[in-house]
Amino acid sequence: MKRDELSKVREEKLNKLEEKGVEPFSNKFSISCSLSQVNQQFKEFEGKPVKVAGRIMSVREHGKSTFMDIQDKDSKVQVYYKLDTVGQETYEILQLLDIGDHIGVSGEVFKTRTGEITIVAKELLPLTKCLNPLPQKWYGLQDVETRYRQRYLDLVMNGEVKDIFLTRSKIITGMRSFLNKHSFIEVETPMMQPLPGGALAKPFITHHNALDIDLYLRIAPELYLKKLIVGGYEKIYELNRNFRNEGTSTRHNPEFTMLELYWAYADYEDLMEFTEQMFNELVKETKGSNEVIYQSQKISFPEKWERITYAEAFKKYCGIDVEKDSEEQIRKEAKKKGVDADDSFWHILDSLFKKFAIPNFIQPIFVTDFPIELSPLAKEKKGSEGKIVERFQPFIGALELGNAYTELNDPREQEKRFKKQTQMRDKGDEEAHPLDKDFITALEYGMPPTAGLGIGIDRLTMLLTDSKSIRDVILFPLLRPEA
RNA sequence: GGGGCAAUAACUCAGUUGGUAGAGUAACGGCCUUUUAAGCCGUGAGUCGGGAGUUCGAAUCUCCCUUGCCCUACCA
Repeated sequence: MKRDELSKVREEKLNKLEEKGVEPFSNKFSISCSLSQVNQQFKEFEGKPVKVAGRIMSVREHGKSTFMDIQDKDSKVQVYYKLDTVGQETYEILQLLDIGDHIGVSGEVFKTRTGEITIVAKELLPLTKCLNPLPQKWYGLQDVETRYRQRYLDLVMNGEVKDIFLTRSKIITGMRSFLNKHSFIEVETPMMQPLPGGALAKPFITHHNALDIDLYLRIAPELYLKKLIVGGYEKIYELNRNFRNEGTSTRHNPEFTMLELYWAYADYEDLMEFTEQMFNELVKETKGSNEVIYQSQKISFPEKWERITYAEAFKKYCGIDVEKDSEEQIRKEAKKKGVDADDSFWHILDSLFKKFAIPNFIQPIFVTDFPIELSPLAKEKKGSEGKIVERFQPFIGALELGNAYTELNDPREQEKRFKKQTQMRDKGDEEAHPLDKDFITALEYGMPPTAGLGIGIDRLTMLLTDSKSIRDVILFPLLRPEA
């Protein structure tokens, strides 16, 4: 049957309800308890009157009596009504109910002889009519495209999807309370920026009419947050969206949620410990243990995570000595390994690392001490002769979950780095960091020694919900509009 | 951007070597007052993603397009 024919049937029922004086879209229905309360505290509720509400998920008619399952935010209860108790007139009205309708039920709690917790209805009224047929109950909604485009249907039909976003909420709440507990202050900085900075990525561009200026959706809040450290805050964080004008993949959505925190008088070593603590606590809170299964792999969160330097990882997984091997040698090796050798040298290194090293980082690990060329905002490591920065990235389940470093606070050095980036930009590197004079000025006023950390909330949620694709942890992932 | 796979009823899916489209669920009608993937009897339901081609004949073969998924590239 065509969709509109099915909807027409429902519209006719709606009309009949109105004819009978029943409002098919109510303003209010006060419940006395939730369905999970009825289920969990059955003994206290047994034989007592309750008022509950929910969406009809299935109906079993038996002539002069009817069973239906109703579902609310997190639970399901059977409702039962019979001709005897509701009367002929009401029973006829109830024939006009459909799967998908929201109803309010007043009745008494009991158990059927098969042991099912049930509410026998004294009064039962439609709260909201559902005009479109719901997907079928047994197989739920499988079609991936419909699940993303009409996420509400996915949530109605697939309970485990609701759980994923519940976990996401727990992660964000848990993170905020962890940070607040450690005296961090939540701040908000511009999402629309005249100059996009703080990361190496392509921005979205937009326009402000009154000022007649182009603005960029932020690729990161980093530079603004550091200005606040200059201003005298010592522990701050921002937990919100970033936007990057890039392709999508199972690990990338153009808008994604990031935690960034800055901590004055700390360095990246302090932050590694802080990150361990925060992750370990979040895992415990959301999973109830210090273990997670991600894509069939068991991941344990020890008190102290493994650490490996970028150079060590290169040696171990790519067979390349980044400190000693010449650029020519490395390019040759890259070509042998199937990595595009025409790219700029640092991109080749990055590609090699992603292809050969990252897949091995299943258990929690910090990769530390990156080459300076890949990190224009990080402070150089003492004694590294300007080659290496104090930076780390946490990896778990082969997912890159964040990025952190001791912040570069020398305005002269920062300007030099920006100029180098500008040269790369002139050579066609669209992602090179633009020179931000305002930021340099801020640094000239003096930013205390500071460490900064960014955590990808979406990827962390993937890890803790065993999701393969980032689209499964974003309620409305970006899709091409339907033709 | 490149490659692979997919799209059939509202939902979940079958559909053989090319021969005029099928099931279950949902819907509608009937029977049924403790069922639970209720059951039984009956009815209706389709631009086979879109377009072109090959053919006497296309859901099926070819090409183009659309959308999605996976891989890859780009991207911390």
